[in-house]
Formats: sequence, structure tokens, C-alpha cells
Amino acid sequence: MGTTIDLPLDQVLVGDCIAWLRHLPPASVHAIFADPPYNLQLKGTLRRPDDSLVDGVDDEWDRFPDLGAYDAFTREWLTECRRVLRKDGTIWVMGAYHNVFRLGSALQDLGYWILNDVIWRKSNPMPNFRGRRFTNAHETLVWAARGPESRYRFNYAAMKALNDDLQMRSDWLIPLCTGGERLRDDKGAKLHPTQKPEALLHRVILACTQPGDVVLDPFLGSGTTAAVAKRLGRRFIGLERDPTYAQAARARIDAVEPAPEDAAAALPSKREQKRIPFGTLVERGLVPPGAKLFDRQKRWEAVVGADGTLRCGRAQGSIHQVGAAVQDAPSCNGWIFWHLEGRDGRLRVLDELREAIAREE
Amino acid sequence: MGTTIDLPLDQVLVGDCIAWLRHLPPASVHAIFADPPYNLQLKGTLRRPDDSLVDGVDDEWDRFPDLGAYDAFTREWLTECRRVLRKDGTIWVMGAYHNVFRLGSALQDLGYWILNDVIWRKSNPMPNFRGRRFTNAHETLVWAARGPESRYRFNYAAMKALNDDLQMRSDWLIPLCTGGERLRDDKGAKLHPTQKPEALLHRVILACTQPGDVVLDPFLGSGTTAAVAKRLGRRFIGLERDPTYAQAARARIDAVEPAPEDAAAALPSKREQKRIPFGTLVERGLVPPGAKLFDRQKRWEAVVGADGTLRCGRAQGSIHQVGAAVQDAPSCNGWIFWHLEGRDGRLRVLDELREAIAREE
DNA sequence: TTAGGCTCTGAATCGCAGG
DNA sequence: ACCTGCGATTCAGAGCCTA
Repeated sequence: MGTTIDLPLDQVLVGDCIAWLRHLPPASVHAIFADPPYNLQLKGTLRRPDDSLVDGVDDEWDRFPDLGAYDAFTREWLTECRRVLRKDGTIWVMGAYHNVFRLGSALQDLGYWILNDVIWRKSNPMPNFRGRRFTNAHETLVWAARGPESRYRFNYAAMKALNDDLQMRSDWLIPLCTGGERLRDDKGAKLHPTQKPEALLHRVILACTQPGDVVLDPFLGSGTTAAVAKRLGRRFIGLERDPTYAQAARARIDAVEPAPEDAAAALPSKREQKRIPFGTLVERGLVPPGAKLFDRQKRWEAVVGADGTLRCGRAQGSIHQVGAAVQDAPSCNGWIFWHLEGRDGRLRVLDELREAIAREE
Repeated sequence: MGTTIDLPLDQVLVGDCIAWLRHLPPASVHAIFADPPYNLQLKGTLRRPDDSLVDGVDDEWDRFPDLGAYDAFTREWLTECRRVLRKDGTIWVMGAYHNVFRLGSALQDLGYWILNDVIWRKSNPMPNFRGRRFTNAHETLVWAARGPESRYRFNYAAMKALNDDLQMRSDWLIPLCTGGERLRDDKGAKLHPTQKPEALLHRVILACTQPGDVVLDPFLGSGTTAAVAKRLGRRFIGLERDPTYAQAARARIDAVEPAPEDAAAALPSKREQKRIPFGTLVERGLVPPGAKLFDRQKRWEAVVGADGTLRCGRAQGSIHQVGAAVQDAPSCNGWIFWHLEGRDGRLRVLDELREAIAREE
């Protein structure tokens, strides 16, 4: 175990990721994104129907002697990641059918708590040239908290907004990284065999971090994680073994222009907004003491007390308690249950009044 | 190890599947479909926002003391399945994130050779009621051969035909089993908590067997595998622990009319509708966070957030919501209201960008 | 007859701040 | 660390009823 160093923010560090991770202080990063070697087991070469050669992944870093060696490697870096992850941080690990079952099992064995598996559906996958299997049109991301009790961050409202006001699902349709986004060398060949699309990282980072948070990528590769983190106003730490990749990533990151601060923030969910006690509405005269509140169908009528309590028959208490009591329900959100009658006879839900106050403050 | 019996074709056998498997002759079935217990670990009760209770899976058969016990169980039945599987046969195993990584790892460890992982995308999944995760909108099927050298069957042309003459991809969009297909008891309650849709088994069986082949299901449950196998002119062997489920499955299977031998019983493939959320344009960099949008006359200017929301003065929300707010209109089609300014100063309506993406997918 | 509204339900590891 | 109580949270599809 080496000596601990200060958190090397916004840097690409060249070297073995496990060694680097051991130097980082514990519980120091908010999120980790890891796209480890897939342990692809290609046999021989693959040709398209027109006899052209498929440029598969056959790099040295993707070769392991057997599954046991791959498992040992996986457990080692995932162990160090868990140490470095903050108590309430989350990790994303991605893979394909060759390795993702090893990754998921290792996460569970090491004490992580899986929150979702997410499917990256490729809109433009490589076809299956031999016609011997289904077109491999997706990869899998596993999203996990450090443990079952983690109070992790999930920017629910932002994800919902990103999906036209429907809950974000666990299947994401995103094209492969091609065209101008793909890094290439002098000869126009792709620089990295598995460069991930920025759209994928955009969604990942936006889902589970806020501006200023630290995102670590132990297999930085072409630098997609760091580039998107910078653009979204997050800090990053990138680890990469190969100096050529690291250098290309640095150049790529340097060219990124961060988004304006207010654009990078995720839409705050209601939970994160400032709490307004119902009594405030009474104090400010928006709901005078003695006013009557109704549910939407006007089945019940309650009277407002000067202290912000409601009374409805025998039930007395907060807007939530009385709402729950009259419905005989275990709980109730009084803000959206109770309504005030306007002069025109129209019912206005309390939540509207609350939002008017929230905007003022 | 018990004595071997003749292959009990087209029967539902009641009892422990591992015990039954041990009695079956080796290398005797062409395909196996297994939907084992998922080992869900539900803690409390879950209510919908309207306070109704969610009927979760808390059956005794889904409870295991710990992951180790689940792994041991998994390895045991998968070992027997491999013995019973013909040399060139294939197996389908399905699960969700709770268990599928254990299943996939066990398959690999036992010598099976994974061919694909296939995603069952649910068109109508249950939402995430607490807003704490992504909507769990899929399950995973692992398709594997008995070993790396297996000369397995894959009905490439049938799958392609089933998919409007495009190669069948690894992500399948299929609705949940509901309505008339769902088995119910006298009181109208669902008979089995996890009955699978016949459309799913249709595709599975059609992909890897031919008429007359034997399909084994060690966790038959409500009998979907056997019913579809019979309809498609395949033989089946169903193992089921619970006599009630087995009895219901038998009745269901008896009612199935086999398709005519030459019938190309192809389900109409479902062309996917293309709904493009505005957030997609942001993620893909077509509209960067912080970009400014204008209405056609440039009366208003709004700023784009990283989550696809707009902000214009105090109004924040979707392109539609903010468009409506600034005009003080009840509603607004943001796609044709907002414009992006090009480098040449010309305004381009968002709808043009959306159509560019829709064409790609 | 039909259109529209209301109800019900589905493999679910489903709070959190403040005291 | 524990306890209290506020108050946040749902989509698609089938079935049924009413106008």
C-alpha cells in the first residue's frame, strides 16, 4: 500500500489504474465510470460478406489467460474503487456478454448494491456478418451504490426532463461514436477501438452527480468521461495505462468548452427545493385563518387554524395528517390534496400558492 | 443418482426439477428454456402515488437465505441441464439484475458458451413509484450453447423474416403478459406472479428449434413454454414443483391447438414508433447546454439546460412548457416554436433537427 | 354504436431532513 | 446514531361504465 496523495483533480494520470487507485484517499470521489477491458475472445479473423477484414479488438490490453485471471483483475480494481468512492457515491460499470456477468457478480460479491442495469441500445450496431447469432445491438451498464444503505444521488427530475417528461427507462437508444466525434490518427484510422459516445456519458454524469462533483474513470481510454465531465462543470480524474491514449485524451479535454454554470445544473427535484411550511401561507395572508379547504371533488371541507393546522370533523393536525385521516390513508401530501376556493368559485390547489412563494424567495 | 427413465414427452412432471433432471437420459433435449426464481429481496411494502398497494413477489419459492445459497442452487440445476442437453443444443436462461449476473457467470463457469444476451424490452413496465431509480423496463435472456464447439441451430432466415427482413437484433420489444392471456383463479386474481408472454417464447423457440424437437423447461410455472412449444409443433417436457401451477399448466396446454405444420406462424413485427425527446438533441451535442433558443420573431430568448429543460426568465421546464409560459398560452408545440441560430445568423426550427435524428434511427 | 373517462395492475431489491 | 414526521411519487394497456 503506497502513500496517499491529494486528490489529483482534472488530470489524466498515466499508469496502472490499480496502483493509482491505491494512492488516492478513501471516500473521495462522488462517482466512478468504468469501461474495463471486455476480455473478448475472438478466434481468428472475421471477414464481411464482401471479404473485407473486420477491425476487431485484438489489443494486448484486452487479453487475459483465462476467466479466473479476468475475475481476479476485476475484483482488484473494483475493491480499490469501492475504497475511493464516497459513502453515498455510485459507480457505473459497463460491458458486453463476454464480461458483464463477471462484472455484475463481482460488484455484488464486494458489497456494492445494484440499483439498475441499463441497456445501451445502439441505433447503428455492426451487423452479424456470419448470420449465426442475433445482431449484437446493445451493451450493458450496471449502476450500483457503495452499499445497500447508501443515500445515493439520482437526479430524477433531470432524467425525466431529458425524456420529455416521462420517467427515464432502463433502455437507452444512443448511436455509436462515429463521424467527427471519433478520434483518429494521422492516417485517419480510429485512435481507440472502443471509444464511447459522449451522449452516453452525458446521461450517466447528469443522472448521478451535481456540478463540482468529482468523477473518476479508471480506464479513461480516449477520454470521453473526462471531456463530458468538464463540459458539464464536473471535476474529473482519469487513469490510463497507455501514454498514447492519455496524450490524445488530454488534447481532447483541453479543447472542451465548459457549459455555462446555470445550464450544467440538473433540474432540482421537489425534494431539493426549499421547504415552505404551510403556516407560512397563513402568516402571509394567502390563506387566512378560518378559510375553508376542500379536496378536489369537494367531498371534505376543513377549516384553517391560525397556527397552520387544519380541522375537519374530529381530525386536527397538519394538512398532511388531516388529509390522510379523512381518506383513511396511511399518508397524504396535503399540498396537492387540499384546495382553496377562489372568488370565481374555481378551486386552486395549495401547491400553486406554495410555488408562488418559493419563486419570491 | 437415480435410474434413468425414458424421455417423458409432452408431460408436466410435478416435483423438484433437479431430482427430475437426474432421471432424464443424457444428451436428450434440443433446447432448454429456464426462468428460475429471481431471488428478489423486497423489504417493506410499496405503494403507488395513489396509495394503492403493489402486489410484489414474496412467494416462498423466491426466497433464499443468501447469495451463496442461490449460487449453489443455480449451479446444481444448470449442471443437470447441461447433462441432459444434446451436444448441439442450446439453453435460454432469463433473469433481472438481481440474479442475471449470477446466472451468466454460472453458465460460463460450467462450460456453456454464451451466444448472445437478449434484452426483453417491456413496452408497458411498471413505473418506479418513488422516483429513486430508472424505470426497470427490461429483463435479460442469456442464450448459450453447450460448449464453444457446439454446432448449434439458429434459424437466421426465420428471425430475419420475423423482423421485416432486417437481421433480428438482441433487443426485443414485447408487452407484458396481461389481459386474456393471463391465467387467473376463480376470484380473478393472477394465478402465477410472473407469467411470461407467449410472444417471448414464440421467438425463443422459433429461433433455435425445428418442428419435432424437444424443449425442456425446468421451471414451467404457468406453462407458457409448453403451450407455445405445442402450438409450434415442438415436443415439450415441463418440470414444476407446485402442483397447483402444474395443474393449471396442463389445462392450458390441453386447450392449445397446434398450428398447421407448414404455417409460418410469424407474429406481425412491430415497427417502432420514433419519439424523440428534446433532451436527445442536447445529449448528442446538436443543441449544446447553454445554447440560446428564439421564437421566430426573436421576441423571446431561452437558455438550454443540460437536462433538456429551457429557462426563460422565471419560467423553467420543457420546450413546450416554457413556450406556453412566455406566450401566456395554455399549450405550445415547442418543436415548431423555438429556433436555433446558425453561424450564418439564420434561424432553424427545432423540428428540422428532430427530423434529422429520426431519420438516423 | 361509440367515444371518453375512470379504475385497476404489472418480477420492485423504491426517503430524507432535521432534531 | 436514532427517531420523528413531512410530504414526494406513475406509465401503458385492458376492462368497464356512462353519456
